[in-house]
Amino acid sequence: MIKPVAPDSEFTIRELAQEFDVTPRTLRFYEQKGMITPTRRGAARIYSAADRARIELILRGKRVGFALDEIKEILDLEAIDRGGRERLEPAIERFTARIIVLEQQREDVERAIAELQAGLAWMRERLEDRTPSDDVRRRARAFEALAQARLDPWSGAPSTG
Amino acid sequence: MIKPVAPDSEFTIRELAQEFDVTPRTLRFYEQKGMITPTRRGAARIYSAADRARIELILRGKRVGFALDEIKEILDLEAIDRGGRERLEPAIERFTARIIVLEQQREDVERAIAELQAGLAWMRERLEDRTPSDDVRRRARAFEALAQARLDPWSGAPSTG
DNA sequence: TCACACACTTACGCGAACGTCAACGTCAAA
DNA sequence: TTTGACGTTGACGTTCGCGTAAGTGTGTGA
Repeated sequence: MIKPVAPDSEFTIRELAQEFDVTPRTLRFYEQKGMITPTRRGAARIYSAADRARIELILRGKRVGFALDEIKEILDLEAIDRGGRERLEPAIERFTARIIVLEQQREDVERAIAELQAGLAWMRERLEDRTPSDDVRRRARAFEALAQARLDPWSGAPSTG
Repeated sequence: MIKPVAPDSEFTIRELAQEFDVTPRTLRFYEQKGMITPTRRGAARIYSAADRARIELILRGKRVGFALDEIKEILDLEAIDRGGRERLEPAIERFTARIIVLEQQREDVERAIAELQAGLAWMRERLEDRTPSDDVRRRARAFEALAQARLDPWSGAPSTG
């Protein structure tokens, strides 16, 4: 969890880079793409709490597979909002489509977790020098099928043509 | 949902490409990386049901953010499995680490969905030419903060330095 | 005043994951 | 036999998301 901060906080590029575990270069890159617009003190960038919130959203967006341009569009909701019906309606459609993708993705993530856990169970049993139990085999059914894809051409039927 | 198929099914590259909505080039690329090994009829690739299952896993892996090399490692569980303790133990750690990332990601996805839905509600109210209701505003709090990040330097305090 | 840390801009580089030719083979239908 | 759809193998091109210098301030403590 990211700690909340006072709304009038200010940050240097290095502070935020460290907090979010990215490089300063990354933050400058996002700025160059127009995703954040920190103010300046001289030439140095000063980030506000709102900038910080944007960065948080950018990184979360990335983690769930949004491209930077897509994240930018979300960040620019304000601009869309001021753009009237013509911009609003297609944006609503894109957002809706995105939500559908994300719901698919949530399912994907859950299946991936299940698959990795099945693989883990398999490996752990192997660590104990015994062949996986029936229970584990059942849960790792997917891996067995995959393994066969590799083994078949070598150990399988000598002539198929 | 992907339809299940008979275990002795065979597919051409185009069939699978269409089914999974990728180009043939993509499947050849995965093969070149050693992730699938379809048999040949002459020079033409013939994909088995197991190959198909592998492709399914590859694409799901991609959707949740795995790099192809990581997916390959998962697919090669069999090889790891035959590699003895030295390969098994680090693999177990990597799998475990991955699961943790995925669980974080599941949370990210849920928050992203919530945020997009809040944004949608906001936009829909705007479509009806009224300023968002308090309820929507509350749920779209994140967007308000983000909007401010943009508006502050223009409409905000005239002198802050 | 010097050194040093840290910032800035500009610009080229890079790996991943394919796209896109180009040039060719193959098989069935007309 | 020609046409056309579909397949093959290189090999180079492209986009994304930064990394990595190179060269230049800017401020701060010894």
